[in-house]
Amino acid sequence: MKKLNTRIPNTRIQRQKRLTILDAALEVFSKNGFRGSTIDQIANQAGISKPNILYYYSSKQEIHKELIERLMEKWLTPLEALSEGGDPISEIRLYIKRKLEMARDFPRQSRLFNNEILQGAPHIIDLLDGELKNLVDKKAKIISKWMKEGRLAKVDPYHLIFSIWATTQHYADFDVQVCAVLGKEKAINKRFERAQKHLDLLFVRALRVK
Amino acid sequence: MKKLNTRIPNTRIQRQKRLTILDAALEVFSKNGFRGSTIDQIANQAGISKPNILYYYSSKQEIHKELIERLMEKWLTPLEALSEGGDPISEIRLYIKRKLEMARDFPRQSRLFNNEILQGAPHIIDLLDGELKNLVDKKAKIISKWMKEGRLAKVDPYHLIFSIWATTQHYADFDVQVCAVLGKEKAINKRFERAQKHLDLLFVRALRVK
DNA sequence: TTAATTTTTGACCATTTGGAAAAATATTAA
DNA sequence: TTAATATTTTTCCAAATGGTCAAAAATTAA
Repeated sequence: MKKLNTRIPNTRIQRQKRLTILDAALEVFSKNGFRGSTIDQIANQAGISKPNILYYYSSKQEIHKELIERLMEKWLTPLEALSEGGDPISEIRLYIKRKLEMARDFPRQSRLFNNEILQGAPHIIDLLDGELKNLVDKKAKIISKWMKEGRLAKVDPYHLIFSIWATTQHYADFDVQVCAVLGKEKAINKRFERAQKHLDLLFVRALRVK
Repeated sequence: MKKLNTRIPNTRIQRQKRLTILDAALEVFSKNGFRGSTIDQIANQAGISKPNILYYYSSKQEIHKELIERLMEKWLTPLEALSEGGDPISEIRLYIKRKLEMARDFPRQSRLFNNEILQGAPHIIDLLDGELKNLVDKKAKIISKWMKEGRLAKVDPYHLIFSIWATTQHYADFDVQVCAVLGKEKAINKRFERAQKHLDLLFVRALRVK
């Protein structure tokens, strides 16, 4: 009955339990948003009792916080991988591909992020202003350089990145709408395959130097 | 103390009051989502008491429903305007422009819509499967025709539409992130002006026949 | 084995929230 | 004016929800 006060899980069992809770919470939060989710729902989803959840996390907020923190790490990886060394077009294509794969493989995280931004990003505004801005500034500089060297058609590098974010995340966040418009027949793999081809074509056409 | 049961407001006063409530509700819902919003918040925002809200709308649901209904009407207008008669490139450019203007002028509606979709579109799934799909099918056909006639470079028309939706709505829904990345300095008009130029360039490059 | 410790849960509490009832106030019709 | 009607608010309630507590159960240490 003593509360866990360690931040870092000790035993394998504890770590496992926390992961179970986080996964359940991701499921629930991504579907209903923070305020729309209840600890009961999370407990239900995780298959354990509500007080047991509060044994591992001291509040609903804390679960959400850890979820968001883990998310951001994963979220920035693809852009971090964009490197000056490679071929510009290939680098951008790869970035788009990676981003779209994340939308396909981690739609819940994508929606969680979308939700957080919609609410005004209360928990990560510092991260956006700091780490994210820095990263984008750095990569925008690389892209600008490529353009100046004539290896990439000129567009605003910041808005280019926005466009890539928007188009790829759309397939996770607006999945319901995409499915409705395309009709039921399209399987998820087929859908993302087409999206992949489309976005590749779209951006390559816009960025290839003629 | 008798409840209003008419759907259509009668007097000018009533209509005005309902509009006030709807506007307040839009403000609150778009910020916190349906479950995250309380009637009290709406009442506060509208500057009237909670029961007075329930005098004009019988439940929180009903307010939300009317909001969504009004939204959808407005939301489909730009795509409806895309007409076979005009010059393909001009038509697409105009559509993008209109869509972006909506993101600029009606960001709350955009976020409300985003929220609704994120939750799985419980209130408008029928509309998406029906009216929206029909409309998109129709316009996709026009776009396809243009492509076959060689007046537009070939891309998947459905995914093209998705890309336009995604990129334009991004500036409303992810405004916090956009502002963070661009830094505080950019005024809203400047921001949208650049976005406008960028998207115009991006899609024209991708769609113009070489 | 028994004692100590950790984990889990049932019962409970305080607050919030959607909504109802009815009284009070304002407005309109006579 | 007065009576009828429409509007607004004060008061209240029942359900939902975040979180506590102590006891039960399981696990580990001796």
